[in-house]
Amino acid sequence: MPIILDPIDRHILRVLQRDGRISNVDLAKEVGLSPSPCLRRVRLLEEAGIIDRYVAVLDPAKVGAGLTVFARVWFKTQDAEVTLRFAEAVRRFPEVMECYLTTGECDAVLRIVTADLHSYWRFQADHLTRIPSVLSVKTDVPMETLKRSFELPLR
Amino acid sequence: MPIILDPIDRHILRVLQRDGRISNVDLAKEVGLSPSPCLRRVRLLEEAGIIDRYVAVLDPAKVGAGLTVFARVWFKTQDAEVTLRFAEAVRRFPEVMECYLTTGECDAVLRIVTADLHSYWRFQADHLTRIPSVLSVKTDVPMETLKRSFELPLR
DNA sequence: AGTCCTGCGCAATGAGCTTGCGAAGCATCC
DNA sequence: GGATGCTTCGCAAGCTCATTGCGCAGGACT
Repeated sequence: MPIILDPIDRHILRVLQRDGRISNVDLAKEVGLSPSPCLRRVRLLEEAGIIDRYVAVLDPAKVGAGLTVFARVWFKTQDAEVTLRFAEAVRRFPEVMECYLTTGECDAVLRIVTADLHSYWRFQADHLTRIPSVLSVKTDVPMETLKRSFELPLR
Repeated sequence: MPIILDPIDRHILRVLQRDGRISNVDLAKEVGLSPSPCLRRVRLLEEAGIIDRYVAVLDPAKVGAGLTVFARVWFKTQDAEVTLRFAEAVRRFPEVMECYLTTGECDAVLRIVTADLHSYWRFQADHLTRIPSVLSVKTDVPMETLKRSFELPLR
């Protein structure tokens, strides 16, 4: 059932994670195949769902999303109802890029993207803390980041 | 200096964040332009660095990266030396997808991707806690996630 | 050895990218 | 008020690239 990836497949995936818009002929050249079998492999990887989709990655600073904030959230209670309502609520805010419902010290970790610190505090006060499930929020503002979001390790 | 994005540009960016490999003619159709000015706008957005790059998004579960873990890290001391050494050290591990050096309760937040929980604990024991800068690590294992990593909010 | 099967390369067709050019809308300045 | 310059559009031609069908080579199994 799990598709077996040979070295060429992994090579293709590595290249496409770096450049999702490389032409098929260049991709074929890079992995040492002729264009047609290379394209066939890519199609198979797509149909198997191993390649989920292709996206453009924008520069956050240049589209008014220069600040990434981690918010740790504590719920009033920890039942499924409250948790689901929270997950549903954050889905409506485009600022919330990721929501992790955790089993650790806090109940949820949010990665939130806004233009700057001021708009973040406004978002937290106006929207985040007003979600009924939320008891309290603690904020981590990153200073420097390593971003490898788009390249999964292929070993 | 900051490039002004008109509604058509934002429309283009939204579409490309969903589908980075859409053909230019389809993109033009969707935003209500003819192919050539549409392609010209895309090229400008690329040259301005607003579109940073295009990538293929893989399904983590299907490439042996099924588990995402948040690790909060505390340093032994908080001077620049220790911090930089830590940032340098995590860079060598492909499992570390993101590293946020924070100013909040802990000193760093890592997003770590491994195949499963067992490989995570092995990674933490063998590599993470052996970085000289590291005093202690606390782990948040997410149960359910909202993933919007690739679509920045355009308002 | 013969047969099947998988995956390769080649070639032809067609779709899409790319560029140059002329026209239309709009603001500025005599 | 009309002319000029600037911007951005659409059209068309040329050319690259994607896509498909087909034949061939190498390995496995009988």
